[in-house]
Amino acid sequence: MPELPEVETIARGLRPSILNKEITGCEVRYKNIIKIPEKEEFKKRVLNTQVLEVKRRGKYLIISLNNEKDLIFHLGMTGKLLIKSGEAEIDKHTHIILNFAEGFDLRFNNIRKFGRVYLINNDEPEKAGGLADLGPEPLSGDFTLEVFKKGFKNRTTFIKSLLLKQGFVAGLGNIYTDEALFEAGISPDRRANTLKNEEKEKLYKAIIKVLKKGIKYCGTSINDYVDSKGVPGSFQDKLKVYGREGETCPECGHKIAKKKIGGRSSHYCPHCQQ
DNA sequence: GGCTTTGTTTTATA
DNA sequence: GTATAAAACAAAGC
Repeated sequence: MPELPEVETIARGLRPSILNKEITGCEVRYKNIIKIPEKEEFKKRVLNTQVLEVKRRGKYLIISLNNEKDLIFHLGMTGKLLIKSGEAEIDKHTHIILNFAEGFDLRFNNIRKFGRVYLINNDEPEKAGGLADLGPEPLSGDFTLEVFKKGFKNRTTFIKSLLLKQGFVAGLGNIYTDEALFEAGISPDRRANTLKNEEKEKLYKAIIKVLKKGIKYCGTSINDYVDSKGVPGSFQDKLKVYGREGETCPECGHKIAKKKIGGRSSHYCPHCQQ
């Protein structure tokens, strides 16, 4: 489940392989994964371009081309971006293949077809799904405690649901929200408007800490996630609550609970998190 | 073959 | 208009 740390790991892995390299071929094997433009237009516009930049914004991976266009991937639940030899066997869930002049491919693989691909002019990000509506980037200078606190204005929803909103903070998914709430000692079913100032500050710090740690361990591989070289991350071994229902809390020894909050499964320690 | 999984979008409601 | 919550949706694996 690629959230911010996973997408960041992929971006870092891709750069040495594709920066300044030329795309010399493009095969679209499943056209519905491309939201904009149509398949033939897509192929025409990526062909014979050069990769200028590889960026990440929230959970979006952005490959800037030298024709003022951005090739944007949202990986959904199971999306992968893999660097493979042009001769490597093609997995049946590979939907887009970009061939590079040096003989390697960048392949977009997506078992459950929940991913999305956009090719847009770089001055119209509003055409790429929710990209233009993302909130502050949590590991950048834009994400200050003041900005974070302002996001609580008029919010009465579950804190868990608020954290998952990409317009509140960009890049958090189910894994890192559960971990951040545990780190902050805040129960996921608290209403956002009931958090005290010091709790908001704890949560603010916890978000940054958990995301940085996720990146340090190259992301969380539970079912599908691997980086651009096919290597899994190791943060799954560091998770304190996510996916650990029934196990004992690493802090207090009580049992970790799991319940649906705002329609999403949430893992937490009912003793440590209030 | 029903259930679960996730992020995002859509729809309905207050 | 705004916020919330629920539902829909993508599809595959078990």
